[in-house]
Amino acid sequence: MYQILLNSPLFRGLTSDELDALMQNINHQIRQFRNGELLAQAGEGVDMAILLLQGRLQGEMVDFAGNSLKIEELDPPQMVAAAFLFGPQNKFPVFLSAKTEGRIMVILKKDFTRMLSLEPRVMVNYLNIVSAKAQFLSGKITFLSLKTIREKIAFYLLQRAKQSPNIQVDIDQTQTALADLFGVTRPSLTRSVLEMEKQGILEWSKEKVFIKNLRMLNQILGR
Amino acid sequence: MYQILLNSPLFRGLTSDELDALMQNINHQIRQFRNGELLAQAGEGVDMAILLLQGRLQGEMVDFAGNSLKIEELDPPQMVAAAFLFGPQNKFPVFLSAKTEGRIMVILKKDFTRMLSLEPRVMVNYLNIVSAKAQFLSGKITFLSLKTIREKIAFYLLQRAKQSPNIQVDIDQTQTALADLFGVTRPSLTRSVLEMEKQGILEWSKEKVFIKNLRMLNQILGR
DNA sequence: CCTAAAATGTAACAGTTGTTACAAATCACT
DNA sequence: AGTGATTTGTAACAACTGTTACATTTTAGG
Repeated sequence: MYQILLNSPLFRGLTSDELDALMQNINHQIRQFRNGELLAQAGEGVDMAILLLQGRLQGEMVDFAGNSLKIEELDPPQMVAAAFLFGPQNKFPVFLSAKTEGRIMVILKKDFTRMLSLEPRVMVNYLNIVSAKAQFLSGKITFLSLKTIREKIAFYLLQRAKQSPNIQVDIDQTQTALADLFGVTRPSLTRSVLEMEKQGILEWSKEKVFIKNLRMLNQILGR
Repeated sequence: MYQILLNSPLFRGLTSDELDALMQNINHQIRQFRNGELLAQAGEGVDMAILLLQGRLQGEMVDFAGNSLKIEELDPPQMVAAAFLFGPQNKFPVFLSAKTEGRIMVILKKDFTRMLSLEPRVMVNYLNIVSAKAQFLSGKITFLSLKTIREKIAFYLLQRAKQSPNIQVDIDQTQTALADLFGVTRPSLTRSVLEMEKQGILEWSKEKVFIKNLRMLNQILGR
């Protein structure tokens, strides 16, 4: 009945039978949605868990500035706004709209809470989801705190180089895409890259980077 | 026995007796620490919950750049690195050191997990703590995404004005302090404020701001 | 009321990034 | 191999913030 959910991070580790048994004890509801439908407005209160079963949703960041409004897409089976069901300010952070038609499962907060108590594995899964979100945001902040493009490049390369302690870093992306990821313009990124090449810090060819002077790269980040 | 913990967000809502009964079922340990002691290094794995009972701890952000390394202080009774006990990357995000002598309670992760299952109220409290963290970080990111100082001022004032929909906003802070909060230099902030005054958008006197043109203030954020 | 400290106003200049536009090189495909 | 699309190199200029230094005003305490 709920096979889709077995692959979701929230119910990971449960057998099909266990999930069925659990859901029989928990009030829930299936809702269809149409393409283009607006499921939730930013600022609206969150008083239920929403699990995407089928179709595709998109959340548009509440970007006042408008210029780089980021769109996050959501594929099943996944939970919507997992980090905003609890907490002091449980309001939707985004406008949630449908990109296709599909189905969601809705569980009221009090029933969701009961489910977590009933099944410790689901509780741990949920904790992992929310914590992952917090950790992701935390990492994003350290990155956003970097002021110059040089610093962003250095941070990015060093983080990648750490995983495979190599002088060569595969970035598997064009400079154009990377500029977008960094939130800077492409010519500005190129300018900084060329400057760093001129200074003998690195060599950028195609989608690979050779770090020629690790010391200087670290120095950019203040050691 | 654990009266200090009764005031902690984690055990909110429990009676003294309930807390005592709960802790008798959960393995835990009290540890003393000395002033200046390094309790955890950034990057070190987190496999236990740490509750500060007495004394004061400080976490120093892993700030490569060095220039604006932020220090977060922690007062009892509070949980340390609550959002990093679960999740895929459960490592300390900061260097944790003692500013005074004091005591912490240590609960291994598996015991902590069991505690959450045993007592739904503590589970909900913990979910609120972690979610609050995620929500705080989320808000911080929207703020960090604002590019110009004008935008930061506008966002800050509008957010404050929303709570008490008034033309006058009390900020209870000097420009110097605000500049620090915004992560910009004081002369730059002043420059932007004066510019906005000259344009008839607002009037800044002492620690109060009168919004003279709400439309223009919104326009700065792209409506 | 007076004075030292803190906060605010002001200005010139340097550094970094965005903007725009175009040239050159590379890639992907037929 | 040829060609259209994509990516990268380059440049001039505008916009914004940081830096530094100093003047002026306001605040807090005796």
